[in-house]
Amino acid sequence: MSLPHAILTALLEKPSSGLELTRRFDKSIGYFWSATHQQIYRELGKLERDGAIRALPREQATRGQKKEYEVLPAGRAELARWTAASQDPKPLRDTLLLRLRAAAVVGMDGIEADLRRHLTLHRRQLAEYEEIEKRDFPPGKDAVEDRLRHVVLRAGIDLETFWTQWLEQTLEELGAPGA
Amino acid sequence: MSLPHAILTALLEKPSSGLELTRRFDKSIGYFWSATHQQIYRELGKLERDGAIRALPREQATRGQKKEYEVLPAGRAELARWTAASQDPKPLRDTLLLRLRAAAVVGMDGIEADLRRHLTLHRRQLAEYEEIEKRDFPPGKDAVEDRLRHVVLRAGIDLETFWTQWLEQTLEELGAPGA
DNA sequence: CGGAACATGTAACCTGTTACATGATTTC
DNA sequence: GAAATCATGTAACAGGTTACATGTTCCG
Repeated sequence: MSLPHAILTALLEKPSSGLELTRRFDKSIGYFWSATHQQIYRELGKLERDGAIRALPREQATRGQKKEYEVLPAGRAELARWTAASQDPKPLRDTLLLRLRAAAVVGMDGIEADLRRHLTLHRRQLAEYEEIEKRDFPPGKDAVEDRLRHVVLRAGIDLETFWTQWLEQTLEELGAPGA
Repeated sequence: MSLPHAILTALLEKPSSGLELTRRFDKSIGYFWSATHQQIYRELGKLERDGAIRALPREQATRGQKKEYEVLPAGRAELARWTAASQDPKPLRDTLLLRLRAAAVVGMDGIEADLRRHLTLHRRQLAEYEEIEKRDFPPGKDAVEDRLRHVVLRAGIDLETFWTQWLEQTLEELGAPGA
């Protein structure tokens, strides 16, 4: 039950159409909550039926015609409720770790190359986040909203840092130093 | 498509019944791939139909009667194939980060308490992992299989370390130092 | 006017979650 | 023999993924 809340957050930041939302989910929001356009349209329909959002009035909107949404008071209230509600952290679920555990049983053939590939990808992602940090959070900005967005980005940076370091150590430990 | 492979790995480590698997998923395997007993029984049925595993022969097994499974060659081959195959890392999907982003829009009311609660939970999990490391991986054990299982546990430890540190920094940054 | 890019959707499927059902074995 | 626990399952639903369908606008 998080996608609707992700969408409400995005729409509060800026009213948008389905495709605009999709693009924003491919960028900033998608860094911690990804979604495809099919999910987004499906959810926009539900949110509209539930009275959480409404389509900005324009001439008859048919298929293929842009449709912008904005959040209604009920939607904002629901988002505030959800944000404050206590939630348990989800247990980790990671394929790469599972594959390493499997490799202890069926052998490591072929997995090293993919570890190196992941290292490259995580390094790239880390560099991207650091660019964003430099651009969007220069020292000094410290309104509460900025600090909140900054700690979220920090989580992304620290996580990517963890993965790159862990992959480097793992490759070394398994006798195959990374690129 | 990871649950069947998690089950195959577990069964190769030790042939088991559905309930035994469930218990193991609540412990070691569940640290990086969780599953409920309903998922496990459903998947065991599928794997058996596909010829990847078979029930160890015992007298007629009816409902309520224990049923042990072992992996067949086809299942082992499929696991080896899957382990070696290249897979992309899944994008991050974290509710707590999403809630912080939402808090930048609807306000932080009530979220601080949950951040502190998460900090407690992550500290506890970290302590548990460190216990396991001390018990199962004393210095000196270095067969390849042990090293593989150790790096997986290391990932768990480092991830929990990341979360505790990030939560401490975040609570401080938001003007509310952690417990 | 034809093709690319924009824009919204449908349908089928797979995985995971929640609630419930049922039988077998042990223990008091 | 009743209750607790062990053990295997069914059903309904929610959320995410993949493939496909359809209409609109812009540009050469």
